[in-house]
Amino acid sequence: MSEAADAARKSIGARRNPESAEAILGAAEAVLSEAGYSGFSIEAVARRARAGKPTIYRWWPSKAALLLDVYQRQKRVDTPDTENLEEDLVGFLKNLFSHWRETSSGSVFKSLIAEAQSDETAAAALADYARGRRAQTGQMVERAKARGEVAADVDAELVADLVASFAWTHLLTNRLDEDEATIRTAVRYVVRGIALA
Amino acid sequence: MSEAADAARKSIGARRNPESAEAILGAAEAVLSEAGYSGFSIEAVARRARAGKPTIYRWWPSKAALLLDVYQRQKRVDTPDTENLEEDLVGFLKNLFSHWRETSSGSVFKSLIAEAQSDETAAAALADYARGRRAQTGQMVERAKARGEVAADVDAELVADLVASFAWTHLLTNRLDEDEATIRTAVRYVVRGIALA
Amino acid sequence: MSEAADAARKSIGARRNPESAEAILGAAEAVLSEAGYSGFSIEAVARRARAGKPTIYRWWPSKAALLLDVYQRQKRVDTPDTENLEEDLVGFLKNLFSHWRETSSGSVFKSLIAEAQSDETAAAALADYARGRRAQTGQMVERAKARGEVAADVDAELVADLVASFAWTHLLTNRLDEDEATIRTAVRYVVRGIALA
Amino acid sequence: MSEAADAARKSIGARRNPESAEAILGAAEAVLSEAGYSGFSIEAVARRARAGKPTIYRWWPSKAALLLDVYQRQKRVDTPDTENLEEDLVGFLKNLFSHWRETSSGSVFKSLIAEAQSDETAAAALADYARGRRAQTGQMVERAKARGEVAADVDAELVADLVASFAWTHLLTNRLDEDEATIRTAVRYVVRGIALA
DNA sequence: AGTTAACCGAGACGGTACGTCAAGTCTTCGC
DNA sequence: GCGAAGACTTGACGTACCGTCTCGGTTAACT
Repeated sequence: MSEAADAARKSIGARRNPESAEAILGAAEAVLSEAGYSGFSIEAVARRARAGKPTIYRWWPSKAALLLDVYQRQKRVDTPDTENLEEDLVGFLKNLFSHWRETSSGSVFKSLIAEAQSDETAAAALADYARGRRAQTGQMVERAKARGEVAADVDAELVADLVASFAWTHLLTNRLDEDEATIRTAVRYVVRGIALA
Repeated sequence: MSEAADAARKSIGARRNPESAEAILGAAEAVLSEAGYSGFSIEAVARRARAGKPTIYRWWPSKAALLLDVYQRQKRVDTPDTENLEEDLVGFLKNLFSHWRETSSGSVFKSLIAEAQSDETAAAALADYARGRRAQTGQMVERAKARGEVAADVDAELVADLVASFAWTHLLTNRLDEDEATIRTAVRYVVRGIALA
Repeated sequence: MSEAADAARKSIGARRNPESAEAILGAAEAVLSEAGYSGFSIEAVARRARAGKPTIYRWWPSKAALLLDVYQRQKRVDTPDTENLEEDLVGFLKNLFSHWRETSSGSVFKSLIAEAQSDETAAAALADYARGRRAQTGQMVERAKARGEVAADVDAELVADLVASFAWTHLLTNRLDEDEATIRTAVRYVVRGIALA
Repeated sequence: MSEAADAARKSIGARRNPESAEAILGAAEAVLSEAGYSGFSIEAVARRARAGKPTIYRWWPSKAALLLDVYQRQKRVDTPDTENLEEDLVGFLKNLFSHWRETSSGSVFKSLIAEAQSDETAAAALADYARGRRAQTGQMVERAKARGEVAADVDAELVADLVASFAWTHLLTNRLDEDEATIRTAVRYVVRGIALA
């Protein structure tokens, strides 16, 4: 897609060159999807983007920061609203799995998790991100509470945590091809467990 | 514990020297728990074990293989049997969390997961291992089925998957200090969801 | 002499650091004269010069290239001009022998010859160098021709070859302590052989 | 030629197994002529000879000793006797050059010289060998003295040194293809220089 | 005749060096 | 005055040999 420009980019004076930033993020994504996490290095990204390493380091202090930006630049999976919690959660997981499978997002996110195991700041950023996602996912449960599908004292974020954990683990162990029936069964176990009366 | 012997180890003939193997695994564990995954290099392990790098590469073709051996050398968490599924699962998770927290196992396993994201063989080994653990954990559910606590058509491994995913994710995001109440609540959501009638 | 600077050298921007080059050549010379050819390794030079191996490899593709540079950095022996061929050649050999004996040049040149036996590029470089030296040495003979000391059809380079061969062989077999009388006798055999009438 | 036997050699009791010695020397020669000095390692020889490394080290304390044995096992170039010094020396050099060119002797001898630059014992052995060869070559000059071709006070070994140096240098700089005319010219310069009256 | 001793192949051992790759820092030059 | 770019030091990578060691087995020579 947004490959490196043919001609060498020059400085545009004393301010950030948005072409460079774009080229770097694009190159990072491309490198990641072509060579995987093991081939993902600042050097490789710089080569691919026809940029100097310091240019990358100036704007992204670590590999983790770059990964995070790449991940966040990609379209988000949104949470469905079908007026039924089971359908919402199954839909969400199906969308998430296929999004991870079919775009480079899966690779990017896996890499981010891996990176977080050796980089403190990546760990913090990932924790923040995950917290936010749990809150967002939890809203599906909150809506179900409001509809009376689910007991009022249910910890929505904890439910979101269960669901997200299931997704993460499948991503990390290359099981994104799980069929819908299995996903639905897993979701149902949880939804029944929190259902009202 | 089993640090490198004071005197230099020599060859014991044309066969593997178990002292060296032991020293290397011990050194790997020590390096990992002291310097973390980011400081874990074959060089560092060799230095620590007073072993030559080729000796390590002879027996462990990759960092992943070494990590796997280190993890498997450590004592396992076993699955309780309290005649009650909720207690079994809560006990299992509590044991697992404290084992991961209090020994170096947590670091080792996190590192293994991270490594699996860049190493194909590590990924396969990890997948195998996880499959085995799901089966083992699933037996708690099977026993509950036999006792009539749980519906007969429940997919025991899927339940184990949910539980293990919860554990993995907490490990990977440094949330092993989750209190018992939260763990119990999460377990209860699932156990209720599969309870008979 | 020009040892590595006390403080660590830093980059001086996107161009070759002459201090590093100097430190590396100096270190190479020092290592060679202290540990000999057998102790001469890129690693040792890098350690001594407080330089990174990649810095050495960036500028000298092989051990041979480094050796050649070290040799050429050293002061040259020049060819005397005494209006008498025998004196010229004896003087040249005496100077050369004492130069090889008293500086590290001898070691360096021996190493270069040794290296050329296992390195193609070193062999080529050495051949080039030797050809150049023969031409230069041959000028002493050409001058003698012009003076009428020597027959006009004498192959000056071949004479230079004989003289240089004598020197090389003495260097390679540690016979640089040959006394002047012997050198003079050897030279005289050749000079008489090409004398006019 | 005498390649390794098909079946594994066994010990023949508490004494040196000549089959092994033969196989090792043969393998050394083969490795040298196929891979050159740079590929010549004790490991490679052991592999090729299907021998254990200690068997080699037991009988040859260094690479140099092995090289020397290999060289001495090969047929020698002998000194012609044509009743004419120029013809003798030209014949000798022609034979030597073609022997070095057409058998592996050239490689072997070059390697030996190279090895002598980093190995003290090889240097000593080579010096001894060279001294012996000078004496032998000098006999051609002695015979010429006896015939009255050459002045009585000529230093025969020094003449031999000049001739041998010429040969060594051509070997070391890959100039063994020198044509006969050039060889003859060089020889003539020296022979004339020592001729009687 | 039984024991001993040295040889044999094999291959693991702790090391050193190889040549390469990437990390993160630094400085100069161009816009 | 900032951005771009490449050189810098550092350190790890995985491999090849080094020379030493111990093994299990074999055979000849010495009790």
